[in-house]
Amino acid sequence: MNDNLSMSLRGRPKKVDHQNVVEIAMYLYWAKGIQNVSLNEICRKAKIAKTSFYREFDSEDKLMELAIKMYFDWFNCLLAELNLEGKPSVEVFGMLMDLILDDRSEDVPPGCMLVKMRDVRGDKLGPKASAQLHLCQKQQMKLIEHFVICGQQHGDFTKEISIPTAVAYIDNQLCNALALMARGEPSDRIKEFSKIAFSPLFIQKT
Amino acid sequence: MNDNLSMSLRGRPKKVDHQNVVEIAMYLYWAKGIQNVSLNEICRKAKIAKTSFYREFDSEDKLMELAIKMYFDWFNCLLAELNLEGKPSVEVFGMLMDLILDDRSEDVPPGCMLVKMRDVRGDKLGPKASAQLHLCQKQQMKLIEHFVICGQQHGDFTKEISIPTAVAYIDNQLCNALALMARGEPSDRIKEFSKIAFSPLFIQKT
DNA sequence: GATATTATATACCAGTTGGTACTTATTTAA
DNA sequence: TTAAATAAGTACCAACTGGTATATAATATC
Repeated sequence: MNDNLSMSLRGRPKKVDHQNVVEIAMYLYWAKGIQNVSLNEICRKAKIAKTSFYREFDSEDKLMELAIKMYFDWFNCLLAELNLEGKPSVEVFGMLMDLILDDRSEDVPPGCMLVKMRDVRGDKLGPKASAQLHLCQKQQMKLIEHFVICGQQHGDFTKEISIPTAVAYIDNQLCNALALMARGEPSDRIKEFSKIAFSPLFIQKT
Repeated sequence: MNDNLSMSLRGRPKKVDHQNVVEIAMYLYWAKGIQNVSLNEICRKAKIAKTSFYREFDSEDKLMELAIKMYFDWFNCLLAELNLEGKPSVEVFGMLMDLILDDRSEDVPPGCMLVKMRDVRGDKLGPKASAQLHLCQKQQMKLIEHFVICGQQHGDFTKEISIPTAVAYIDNQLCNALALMARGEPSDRIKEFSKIAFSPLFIQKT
């Protein structure tokens, strides 16, 4: 229970499990959209009193920041397992799409938490949460850029579209696919779409 | 003031302007997203008491239904003015995109009200509003289907993609463009994207 | 003027939200 | 045993939500 190494020795031992609360918040945000989850609900689900929450985290904004970070770390772990480095472009983006659409354990909500947050009105997110969100999006774009450049060097990615445009386009289409996923569209249908949308980017080797 | 023809002659004359209230609601829903607008706010903006509202409309759900309908009628008017019938596919979908991205009077919110509603959680919309929304989406799809079939007959629209898939793909890309628009993306950028996304659909005549 | 009819305005309902004093419970150190 | 330290729980705050009962104001007919 006392997994916090920096805890003090004196005083009543705490029951609230920091990581567990963040995890519960993350799943709720992910499943329902961040603007549809109240702090009261999180406390109810995590079985802690609101006062306990405010002692552990300094604000709702902070919790959102941590939840976003946790999600992003999880996603990057999955990404790393794919070993995309050095693979041809078609395969890279195909595997990315598969990761998004198929390779999901049963208890993971559909869609992407970060994508769902894109259309949340600014005043609903605190400064910490939106800063974290921006950071994640930037890193995402960097990754896509990396694969675009690799693809161009390999010669299987078109050079008729400028790199920034191609990167933004891919990012947008991935987001779009995730939004469809969240809306309940069948993944076969989404794959058809992305096959069409990505087709102008790749150079088929004959 | 007394523009309602079916009004009774006796009793205190009403001040609430039915159409005006629906219009105000429509703009608020459109600009802020339907889930971010409260009935209280609408009454405040329309300068009517909530009791007056409930006399005129039977529920918030009903108001939403009327607002969606008003929006859809407005959009179809713009569409009719374009005279798309008989034009080549590239032009048809190009003009559609221009309508979405450019030809907007200054006081019209960005993006599409219906698109913004697509990701609203079901429990936020009443039965009447969601029925109206479904109806509008169906009609939208019918329209796109019409232009796809025309394009195939003209020979400038690919036949390598099945009609239902092509229709759904176009609908999705238009929605995507509108979502980007609502998010504040510059329209030049969005046009670049849609040019790429639509390119696999058209057959260039040489 | 009296009365029926209709519209508006005040004040409220129970529920929700994020956030916080204040009391109470549990632990360790002196 | 007592005091210090920390955490948890109760009960509250003001602001908001959709919705309503009731009183009041304004009109037409009689």
